[in-house]
Order: sequence, then C-alpha cells, then structure tokens
Amino acid sequence: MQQTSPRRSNRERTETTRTALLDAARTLIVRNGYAGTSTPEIASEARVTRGALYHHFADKRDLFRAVLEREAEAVAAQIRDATPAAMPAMEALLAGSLAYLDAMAIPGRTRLLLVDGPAVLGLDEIAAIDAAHSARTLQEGLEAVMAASGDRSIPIPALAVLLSAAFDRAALAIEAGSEPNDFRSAVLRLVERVVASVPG
Amino acid sequence: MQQTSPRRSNRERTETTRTALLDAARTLIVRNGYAGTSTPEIASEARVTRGALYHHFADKRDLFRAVLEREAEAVAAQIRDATPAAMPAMEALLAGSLAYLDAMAIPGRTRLLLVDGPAVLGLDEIAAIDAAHSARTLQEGLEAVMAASGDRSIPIPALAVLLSAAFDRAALAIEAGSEPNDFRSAVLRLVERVVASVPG
DNA sequence: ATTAACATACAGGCTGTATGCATGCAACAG
DNA sequence: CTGTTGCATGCATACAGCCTGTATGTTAAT
Repeated sequence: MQQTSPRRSNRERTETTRTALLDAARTLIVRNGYAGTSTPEIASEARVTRGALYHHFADKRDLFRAVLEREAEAVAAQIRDATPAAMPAMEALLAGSLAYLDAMAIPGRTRLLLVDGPAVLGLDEIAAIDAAHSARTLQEGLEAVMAASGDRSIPIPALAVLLSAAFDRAALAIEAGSEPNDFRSAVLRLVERVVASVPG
Repeated sequence: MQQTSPRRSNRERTETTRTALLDAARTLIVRNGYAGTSTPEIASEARVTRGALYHHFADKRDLFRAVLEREAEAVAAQIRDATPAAMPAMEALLAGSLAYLDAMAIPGRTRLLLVDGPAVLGLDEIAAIDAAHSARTLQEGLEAVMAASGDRSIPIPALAVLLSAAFDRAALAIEAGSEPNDFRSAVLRLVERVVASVPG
C-alpha cells in the first residue's frame, strides 16, 4: 500500500501528479487510441481523480498535447545525440535519418505522433510541436549538403517536406512489423539518390 | 418543401437515404472532423432521423467507412482515367502521380483519407480500402519502369511505400495552401530521380 | 403476411464545470 | 524566530448536458 507521505511541497505534488497523469495517458492512448481512452480510465491508472486531471490540464485534449510534447522532445533529443555539430553535412544527414527511425521505434510513438496526433490536434498544431522541438531540421541538413552540390532542380523546402513524409511512413512500416533493415536502407538510398548532383 | 412522393420502391428509398446520409456525413466530417460530428447532426443534415442511420449502418464508424470507400473509389477512378493501358510505363507513372495529386485536391479528401481515416479506422483498414480500389498500383508502375532500367538498389515494395507517403504529404501541403505547382514538379522530379538508373 | 424502412424512447457513459475541503505558504505580530 | 492569519494551491465530489447504441413500435412495400 502506498501511503501519501505527510510532508510534500506543492511543487513536488504537482510534479508527481502531472507525471503520473502523462504516463497513464500515454500508456492507455497507445493501447486504445485517444478516442478509446476515457478520462476516468486515465485518472484511475494514475491513481488520482478526474479532479486532479482537470486541475492540471484544461481538458483531455490539452493533456494529450502535453503527452505529445514530451514525446516529440524525446525524439529530437535522440536525433541531436546522433548528429554532433562537428559531423560532416552528408554524414549528419544520413545519421540523423537513421536516428529518427530508431527514435520512432519506441513503442507507441508512431501512433501518438503520426496517427492520433494529427487527427486530434490538427496538422497545424502538430507541425508547431515538431518545429518547437527539432533544433537542426531536415531542411537545414539538405541545404548544407545541396549547397555543395550546386543542385537546384528541386526546391529544398518542398523536398524536405516530401522526404520527411517518407521517413514517417518508414517508421510506421517498421512499427507495423516490416523488416527494419529494409526500410533503413531504403531511406538511406532515397536520401542519397535525391541529393546526388545531377550528372553534367 | 420536399414532399415524400407517395409511391417509391424500397430500393429507391434505400438508395436516396443512404446517399443523403453519406453526403451529410462527408460534409460535416470534413468541416468538423469525425469526433466533432455527432450522429444527431448527421441525421438532421440528411433530413432523416438517427433511426435511419442505424438502420443502414452498423454504427457511426461504419458510416464513416462507407464515406471513405466512396472517396477512395473516386480517387482511383480519376487515376484510371489519366493512365490508359496503352500509355508507356514511364509516362503512365508520371501521369498517374499528377492525377493522384489532382484527385486529392477535391476539398476534404486529404482530411478524410489521410488524417481522420487512419485515426478512426486504423492503418490496416485504410490500407485495405486503398488496396481494394486502386487497380493499377504505384508499385506496379514502378516495377514496369524499373524492370527496363535493371536498377535493383532499392527494393521496389519499400520504394513504393515511401513514394506513396511523399505523394500523400504533397497532397496535404497543397490543401494547406502551398503552391500546387511547386509540389507537382517536386513529386515529378522525385519520381524521375528515384527511378533513374544508376550510371555505370 | 412478412419483411423492410424507418421513428421514438431509453440506458449507460463520458466530458467539462461548479463546488467544497484540506494543506502549503507568505506575511505580519509579537 | 515563532505563532497566527488569510489566501492560494491541489485535489475530490457532485452535477448537467450530450452522445452513442439498442430496444421497441409503426407504416408501407412485396
């Protein structure tokens, strides 16, 4: 039996309660989806009441957004760790791509960030979350690489958008049970081929 | 005022009622999302009661699936029309890609098929709907083109999956207000570059 | 006569809000 | 520096409204 220790600062209480709610929401939403997860269930799993949930978050959607922010930050951190600033541009681009796939392989992340997230929060809000957490972006990586090659046949912003979509789909395919190495190599070759300077 | 004509066969009644429900659901879900659309609203918009809705469809989710099937079939038909069987493989591949973007430019389709659909029905069910309606697939087009070039550096199934993701994202970007021609040309160049045989 | 095509009524569950209570905490008094 | 006082914070409980799915009743086609 867990006994509430009689002396806890308000900051501590808030911290533990918020974390418990975020963890509970993540677990249940990954398992049953956003719509299939009720706030009574979340509160019960977190060992608090719905009162605590609605004290710390504006509504169910706001709790979900907080879950996604935590998740997006974790993904961004994994990519940062894999691409130190000293790394050459092309190497960083490929390493970052693989790091993204690895980060998204944490169970539930694809469902949270790529499926339920866009439907519940909308594409704009998801884009804002991504933008807020990914420091060195794919677009910057492409710019660094393609500046050298002098290739201008595809505008880089559009290219970054399309490649990022391919990465997302690769992550989904891997989570769905496809052979990870098939998609890892496919993503690497796709990037290589796309940034390769046109001969002549 | 619309007066129910006194003599209508059951087949006619079913047809008109089902169509009215599908149209109403499509309109409202495109506007407010699946979760933001209630069955009372749908029934009201279709000028019937919820009884009719639950008579023709197992539940709200089943109605939504029927909406998506109709939508997916319309997309597939537009692509078929743009790629007659006599067309050379590479030309058909590029024409089909553009036809997909055009088809997905019909307002609401990206939300239905790419955002709410996967979240509500799940990725598997969406994949099944796509598979059931698209006759000549992207994968077949790639196989036809790349068989000639003899290029095997990326497995074609994985490549088809990744390219299709890029197409989807392009469609979303266009619906979100990006310049359509930027993404049309980006998609064309992406396909060209990916299927281009490696020199040597 | 039977069945299809609905309309109406009902039960349970969920969301968000309003309200109440206990505890931390800051300021001031002594 | 300590005790008291008053407010804010953290949370639990109760309530209102809506929504979904089902059960039941009624009319019209076959």
